[in-house]
Parts: sequence; C-alpha cells; structure tokens
Amino acid sequence: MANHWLMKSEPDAYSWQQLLKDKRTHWNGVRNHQAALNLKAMKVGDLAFFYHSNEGKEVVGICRIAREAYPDPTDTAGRFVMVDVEPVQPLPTPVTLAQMKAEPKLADIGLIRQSRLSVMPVSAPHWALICKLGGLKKAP
DNA sequence: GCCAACGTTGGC
DNA sequence: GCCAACGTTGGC
Repeated sequence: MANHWLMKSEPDAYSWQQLLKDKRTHWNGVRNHQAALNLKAMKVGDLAFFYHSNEGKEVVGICRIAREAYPDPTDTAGRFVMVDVEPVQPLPTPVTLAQMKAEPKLADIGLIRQSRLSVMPVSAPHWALICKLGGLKKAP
C-alpha cells in the first residue's frame, strides 16, 4: 500500500497550473529537516495532495511521486534532497483549509497541527475523506 | 549546552 | 500588515 502525502507550494512560487503545464517538476527548495525526512520516505508511485499556501489555502490536485529523493542541486551545502512529481488529476472542487478545520475528523492532520511544515504524510482515512470533500467519487 | 535574538512561514 | 509558531544562530 502506497503512502500518501501533502506538499505545499505558494502559487506565486510554483502553482498547480504550472505543474499541469510542465507535466513534471523537481520539488526542490525544501530546507527543513523534517520535511526532508518525509521526502526521503517517499516511493515512486506514492500520491500527494498539492496544496496552495497563502493564496487559495486549498488542496487543488493530486500528484504522483515520479522519482525518489536525490540531492537538491539548489542546496550548495548538499544536505537537502528533492523528488520529482507529476500531476495525476485536479480535484473537481478544491478543499479549503477552512473546510478541513471545520471537519472534526481532520482535527489532527499535520496541515493544521504543524502549519509550517511543507511536506507531510497523510493517513489513509484522511486521504479518502479529503478526496471525497474534493468531489472525487473514488480516492485514487 | 543553554537561551535570547532573530528570521521565516503561513494564517488571519 | 500583524502575529504566532518554530527553526536557526551566536554569545556566553
């Protein structure tokens, strides 16, 4: 069973629309050790929610890990890693942070508990619930 | 090794 | 624009 994740990006820096256009991207620039540990735990084929922080504050789509962690060339010290991701599908209805906060079952999700972490795991029940809120009949 | 100061993230 | 959370830095 593949793991599920949530990855944040400010749409000003890199948006879901840009990922759709690029078809694939290097998820570089992570400079937090806990986030880096999560990147290292990812396997090819794992799925991740794509969350827009600051602007939107909503889960907008689902992407797939296309390459496992390898050194991030933008980190000159060579300490951090990145993965490659590719888009799978958008959510028919984006799921906002406010919606997730209003849902008692999501009270302990990393997105709310640890608001500054940019890459975090999502449990299978949370994954299924957010997919449902997003208008998907069946969670991928 | 402690802790205050400072910087960054991200929600509001 | 403000502020809370939290990670990092640097003086001691």
